[in-house]
Amino acid sequence: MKLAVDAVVFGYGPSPKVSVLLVKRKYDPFKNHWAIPGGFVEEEEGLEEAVYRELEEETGIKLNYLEQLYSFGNPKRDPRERIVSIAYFGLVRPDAYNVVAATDAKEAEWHSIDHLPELAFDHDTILETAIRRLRSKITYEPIGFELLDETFPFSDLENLYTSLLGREIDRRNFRKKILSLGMLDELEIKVKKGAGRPANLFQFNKERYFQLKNDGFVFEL
Amino acid sequence: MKLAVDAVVFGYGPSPKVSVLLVKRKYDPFKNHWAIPGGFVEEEEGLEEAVYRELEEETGIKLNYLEQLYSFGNPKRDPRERIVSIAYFGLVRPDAYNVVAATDAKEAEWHSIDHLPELAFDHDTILETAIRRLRSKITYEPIGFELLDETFPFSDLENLYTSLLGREIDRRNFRKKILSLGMLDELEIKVKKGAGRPANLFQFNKERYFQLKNDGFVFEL
DNA sequence: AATTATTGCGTACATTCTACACAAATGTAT
DNA sequence: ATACATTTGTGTAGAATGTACGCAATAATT
Repeated sequence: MKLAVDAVVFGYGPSPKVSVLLVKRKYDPFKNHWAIPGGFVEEEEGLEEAVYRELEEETGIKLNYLEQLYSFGNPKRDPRERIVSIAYFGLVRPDAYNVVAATDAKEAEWHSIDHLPELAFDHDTILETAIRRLRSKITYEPIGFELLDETFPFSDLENLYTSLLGREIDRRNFRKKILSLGMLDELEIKVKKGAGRPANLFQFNKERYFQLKNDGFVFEL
Repeated sequence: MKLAVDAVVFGYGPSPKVSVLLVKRKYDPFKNHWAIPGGFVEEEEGLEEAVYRELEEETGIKLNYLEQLYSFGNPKRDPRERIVSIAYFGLVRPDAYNVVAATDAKEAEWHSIDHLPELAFDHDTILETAIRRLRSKITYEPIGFELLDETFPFSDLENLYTSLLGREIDRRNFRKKILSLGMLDELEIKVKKGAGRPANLFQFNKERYFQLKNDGFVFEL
């Protein structure tokens, strides 16, 4: 019996869509199919350590956030032999897009979660599980910020949420709600992008969030 | 590298306390320490299958609810060799108490989660994770009912929640809230226990819950 | 200078949450 | 039998929160 880790890595962009990092398999089984990056855990290696190593090797990417997702152990999930996989769930900021593009010749690509190709093994199930987790988790933990640049206009956050939740959000109420939580610092910087009034930049204050959390506060939308 | 499963099994009772099923280890390492029941996954066996088998072997208990909790893979968690454990989380109804007592000579016992003994390996961490999960999960999924008898007076449910959440709940508001969700059937049966007005029995209607869930309803306290 | 696009803010109303009081139906002590 | 303690069942007022909007401010575009 072998043990592997797989990592579902989400990014936000380049269009205002959430996408996931996939690699093209070079060998059988499922040669030339897209798959979630991952690999076997080495004997003396921690699980997260293995995730970071495999991601570095296969895609050159560095994660901004990582958490364990679920373990998949169906005896037949790999046609060759019994492989149990512990799946992880990672987030990167938009600048990671260029990193992947720069990683020479590696067959790693971003795919919008709305148009996914066929995947190897049971990776469709894993990815589905990850998407569900991301969708629900952004409503009770402030992980959405990990997908944005360190400073961002409010509209970016709003677009991320509408895109992920798949429904319209009232821009004004959403803003009030988020700001009332008191986890965002408003910067004195404005950005102009195309037409319209310039937007103020905001920054997620992680320390402040942990303070609040310790005081029994719960993030919730 | 070996793969194991461990199962944190919760019950509600016999006193109005949530308790967990532990087994006493017969061999080293951690001989005579209490531990979470579990064991190695066999080559052709599914993960949940392994959980059910081990629980049957070690405690004779049959679960009412089971879900995967988390996987623990610290390379040093077992002093002998590398063992990765996939932990599960199970619930049983009160009648399971007698079952365990009847299972001959096996060293399985219920322990209140408020007074836990020292545990083998990293089982304290696993148990802590499980308790956190149980505490939070009863507020957004109707799994509390899986710890009660099929039919129960409302006060049982209330006591379960106060005990788990560790804070007072207003009895009247709690009742209104739960009943407004429309997942409980009120039976025409009353039970008297000691002093006080006899209580009506209720029953969780699981089908109705799934219907509601499909219509976008979300359980939430 | 008018038009369009985007940001920022406020207000009225509906819904939900919270605190609290009292009646009904039983057992228990005298 | 009567008074009292105990538990269950129901309602109501005010506070807090959520929801649906309207409109001004600041930019690019025509």
